[in-house]
Amino acid sequence: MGIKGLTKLLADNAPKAMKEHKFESYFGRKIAIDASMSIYQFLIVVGRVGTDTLTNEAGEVTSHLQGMFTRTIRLLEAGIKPVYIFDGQPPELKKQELAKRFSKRADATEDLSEAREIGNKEDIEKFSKRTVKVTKQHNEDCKRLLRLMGVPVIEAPSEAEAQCAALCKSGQVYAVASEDMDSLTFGAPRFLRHLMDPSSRKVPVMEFEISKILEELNLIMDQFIDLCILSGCDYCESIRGIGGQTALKLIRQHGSIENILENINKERYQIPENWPYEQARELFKNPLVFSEKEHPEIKWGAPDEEGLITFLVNENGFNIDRVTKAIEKIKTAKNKSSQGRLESFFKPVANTSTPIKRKETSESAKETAIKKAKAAGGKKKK
DNA sequence: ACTCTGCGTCAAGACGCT
DNA sequence: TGACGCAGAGT
DNA sequence: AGCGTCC
Repeated sequence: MGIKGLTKLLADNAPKAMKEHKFESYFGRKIAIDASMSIYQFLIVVGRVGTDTLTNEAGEVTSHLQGMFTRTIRLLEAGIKPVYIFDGQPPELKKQELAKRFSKRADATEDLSEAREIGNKEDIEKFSKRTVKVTKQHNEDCKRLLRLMGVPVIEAPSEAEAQCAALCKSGQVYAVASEDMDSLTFGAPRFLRHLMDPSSRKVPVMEFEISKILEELNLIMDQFIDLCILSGCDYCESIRGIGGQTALKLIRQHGSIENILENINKERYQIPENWPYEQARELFKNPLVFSEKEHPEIKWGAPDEEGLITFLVNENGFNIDRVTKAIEKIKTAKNKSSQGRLESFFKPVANTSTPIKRKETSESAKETAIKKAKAAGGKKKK
């Protein structure tokens, strides 16, 4: 789930910390990606018609392989060096959240069988998407695929997002690409959204720099973490009646959750019983991750052509011509970008970024006008 | 007037042929 | 699941 | 751009 409303909060309060970049500008960059997130999306959408998905002869789902394969090739062709991070054991505090998701899936399963009885095709598709779960097998399949492609894989001890952030902090990757905003809470210095959206064509890549966010919000990292906890995270409840805006105001005013708790009206705001905000804070601040020496070296190698044919064609029913062509693409892409990023080549045009602008389309013109009026109307920042 | 909440809704990949 | 729009209620 | 296909 990430952090509730953080995108909007940052768009409203730290717009300069977000920059639009071209997909192409990441040529030669090493990028960490949370694998489970991607797999989940693939399972939901790739080749799905009703409850049907892509499958091999044994009837096992192959949508995640198709999705992972083509997406990774797309990244490689763009000169991007992806490293995929897989989830380990979730922290204790997340169990509640996971239980919630589990029960939602159970509800969806009931809705699905009901829809099946009635025979409503749209409902069947809708509910079947909600029952999707990434299994151990899906993860293992994708690890095997990526290794065969010569793409590095890291198995995180706990949260993948936390490991991604750690790789970025230590300079092993340039940025973390995810749709999950808690990468920022984990302190990823540079964070990309929409890197793999139906592409650079529709939505530009949005790049966040944590240092700029802190600067613009006028907070230190510890305070930003507290802000995220108050806004609503996966690890604990938040305080009913306090959303992003109020949380930001309170943090600016009091500096920490402790001080806020001492100063707010507890009649008005019900503080959850035994609220484990300190543990949540610790999970963001010092998450369980592998250091550079504890995980395998991050290396991009040549694809194992035979292995790919065996796995994809023989075991999973992929079309051999497509796979062969795809392997050629991988080889070409790797040769092209094997020298790495030529800084001299890119420097003059490195900043293709432009500060984000508020949309001025006809639909949103009204909203923008209101916002401008608001800003002009005496909302002063210190 | 502003904010939070809760409701529904929608869509969520990538490719190539036409 | 999240993002967005809209209704409603609380401050 | 729209639409069917990938397995």
